[in-house]
Amino acid sequence: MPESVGVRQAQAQRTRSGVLEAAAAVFVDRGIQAPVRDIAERAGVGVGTVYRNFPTRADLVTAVYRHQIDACTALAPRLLEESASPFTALALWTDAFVDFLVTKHGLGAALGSGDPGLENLHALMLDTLVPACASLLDACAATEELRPGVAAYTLLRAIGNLCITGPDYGQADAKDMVALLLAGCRNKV
Amino acid sequence: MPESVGVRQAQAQRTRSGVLEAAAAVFVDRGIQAPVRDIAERAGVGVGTVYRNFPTRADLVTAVYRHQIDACTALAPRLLEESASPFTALALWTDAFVDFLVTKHGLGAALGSGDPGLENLHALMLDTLVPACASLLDACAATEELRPGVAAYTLLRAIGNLCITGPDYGQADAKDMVALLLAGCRNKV
Amino acid sequence: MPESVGVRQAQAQRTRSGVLEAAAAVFVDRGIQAPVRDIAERAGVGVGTVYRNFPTRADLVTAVYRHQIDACTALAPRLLEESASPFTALALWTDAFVDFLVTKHGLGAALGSGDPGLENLHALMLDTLVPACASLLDACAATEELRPGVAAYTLLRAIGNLCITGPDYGQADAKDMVALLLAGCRNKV
Amino acid sequence: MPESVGVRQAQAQRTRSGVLEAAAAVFVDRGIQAPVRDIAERAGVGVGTVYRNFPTRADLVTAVYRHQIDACTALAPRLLEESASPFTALALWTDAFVDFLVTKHGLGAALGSGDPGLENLHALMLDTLVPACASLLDACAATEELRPGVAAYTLLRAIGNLCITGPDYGQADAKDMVALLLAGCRNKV
DNA sequence: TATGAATGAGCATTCATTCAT
DNA sequence: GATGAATGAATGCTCATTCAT
Repeated sequence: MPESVGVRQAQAQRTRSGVLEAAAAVFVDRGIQAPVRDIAERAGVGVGTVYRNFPTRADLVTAVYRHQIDACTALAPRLLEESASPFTALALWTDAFVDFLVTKHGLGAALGSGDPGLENLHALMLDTLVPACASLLDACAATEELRPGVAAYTLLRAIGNLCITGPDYGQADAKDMVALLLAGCRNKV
Repeated sequence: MPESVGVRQAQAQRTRSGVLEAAAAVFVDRGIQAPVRDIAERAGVGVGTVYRNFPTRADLVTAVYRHQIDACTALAPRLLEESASPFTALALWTDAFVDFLVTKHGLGAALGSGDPGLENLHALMLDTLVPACASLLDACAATEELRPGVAAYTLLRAIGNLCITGPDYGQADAKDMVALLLAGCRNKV
Repeated sequence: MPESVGVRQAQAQRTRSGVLEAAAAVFVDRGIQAPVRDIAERAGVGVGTVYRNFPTRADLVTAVYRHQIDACTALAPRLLEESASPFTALALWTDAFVDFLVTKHGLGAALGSGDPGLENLHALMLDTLVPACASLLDACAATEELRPGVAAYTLLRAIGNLCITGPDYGQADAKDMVALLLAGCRNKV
Repeated sequence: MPESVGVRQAQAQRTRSGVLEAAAAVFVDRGIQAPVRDIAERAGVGVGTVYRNFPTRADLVTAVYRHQIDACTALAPRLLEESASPFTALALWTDAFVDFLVTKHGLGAALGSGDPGLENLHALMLDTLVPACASLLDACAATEELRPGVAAYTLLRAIGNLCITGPDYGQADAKDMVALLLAGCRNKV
């Protein structure tokens, strides 16, 4: 009976999505270290369900952010193509990245932390975001718009750190600071 | 017996200092979240003694870093006086601040985190570091070396965040990024 | 449609056998306490199927060992008939029993444990193995080869216990010890 | 204040003893795998106290049985001295060992299990009981009372196994079976 | 019948915090 | 003041068991 199986799978998928949403919400509220129980409760499922879908916390964290990370990655080539100059593309891409980071409370910290068990997320960053950023930096370097010696990885980490917000240092501040950092990267013409 | 009272007080003071030193060491090794017991053990005292002297972890954290924060604060006017330009003073002061932050494992994160219970430390920063930094920024503004609109508090937070190091993003990287940020703050002449 | 019913029943029977084989294998590898899920996985079925066929773990354990227990039981009269003396028959039968026990990781312990929920297995032992063993003991008693007062049930339990192997006490040791026990049962002639 | 310290230490010692007694009782009732909480509850202390005194379950198990194991060990030379023959000494010692084992529900199983984490207990057995038993076996061998080839370790494991009692296989049965095993070890004269 | 997703009780373990001495 | 034993809440994680499809 492929139909009932499909129904069940669909239900399972919905459950999984529910957990992801709940996790995202809880991460925003209480950080990435929030108790699994809280996530389960928020999702209206048992803890076992969370563990079934995401055996480790890192799996959960990675899954929560994967979509946005992928979207961010995909944005780079498009911006490069559409923008007047590579540096403009870099700035726009950085804006998008910051938007993403400041929305996801705790991800900046997560990316920055050496927390073992978050290698997944780290790897994801290395595998997708770093190359995306590097392509922009390379393009900038080609037009000599960019001060040499800026590594993609380091820049991403720095931006990630700058996006760790809190009371009195909000999203607007983070954006400003990232903008300053980028300005510092620009070659004086 | 005023004398024995003095002796007792001196002993108590030594105990307190011992705890502070131990806490500083443990914070470096294992971060600000290290178990109180570890600190007590390192200090060679009972946990009760730690709690007596520093009822909350925030008290302990604040006390540990107060000296360095104060030293950093005191540095500002001196640098302003001795340096060729206000911006140079700002750069030197920033260097010192970064040195302080990257040495203290976890303090950057602590400053950046909205962790309630660290308001003490936050207040200390507001009360001493922010004015010190502001005085440098003001001096820079006066000579138009500085892009306007850079708030002392926000800048300090940004620097604090940039100094959250980890594997693959070390102290040298943090210094580089802070330098870029400062460069971005400079007015294009 | 009697035919399709037959087909379905045959399929069900095959499923049941598959679970039994898987359970036997898993019991050997990881002991009688192995997670039900592991057994289901090994059998290539869902956990629900395991539970449908064997509502309790005891049912499963009993079913797994029933064949061998029955075979062991059936061996007794044959050995009695073929052997030179009843004691020889007893020794041979004991050998077979030990072979069975040491091969089945954990069964000795299961037999020996007072684990409620294994009454099934216990009952099976009482109903079949004990009479089989008793027939051999009776025959030995008749020829005065056996020290009187050795109860079949007690002897079986003792042998079962001696067959609880582990590191540094392997199957060979178990066999040796059982042999010594039997020697101790023999009447000094 | 050495006095109040002494008082506190005495209290701590009492607590520790209480935990040991509770653990012994719980082990008898529910086996060595009983939940730590149950032990704590039985002892009237918090779980933390159990963990403070016995960081691992193995520590607890070992401590529970250490006294009796030591007593048993010390008995060997005395019996050897006082008994008419080495074999008599062996028999008496074995009796004492069995008395010990059958009283401590679960220890036999513990000794026999390959449970990692019980290496402590195992080591204790290797270090003290095995030599004690070996001394008796050597003495027996010297008088040719003993069938050669019986290793102390194996014999102890066998006795341990035989002392795994349960419903329908009680302490008396265990003693009988051990006696038979010993009889089987004796040289036919 | 078979499936396997979901549930949640159960257990181990850590650690902040209190308080009698 | 100093001590550190005791407490127990909090949390991670496993796995037996149920039940809708």
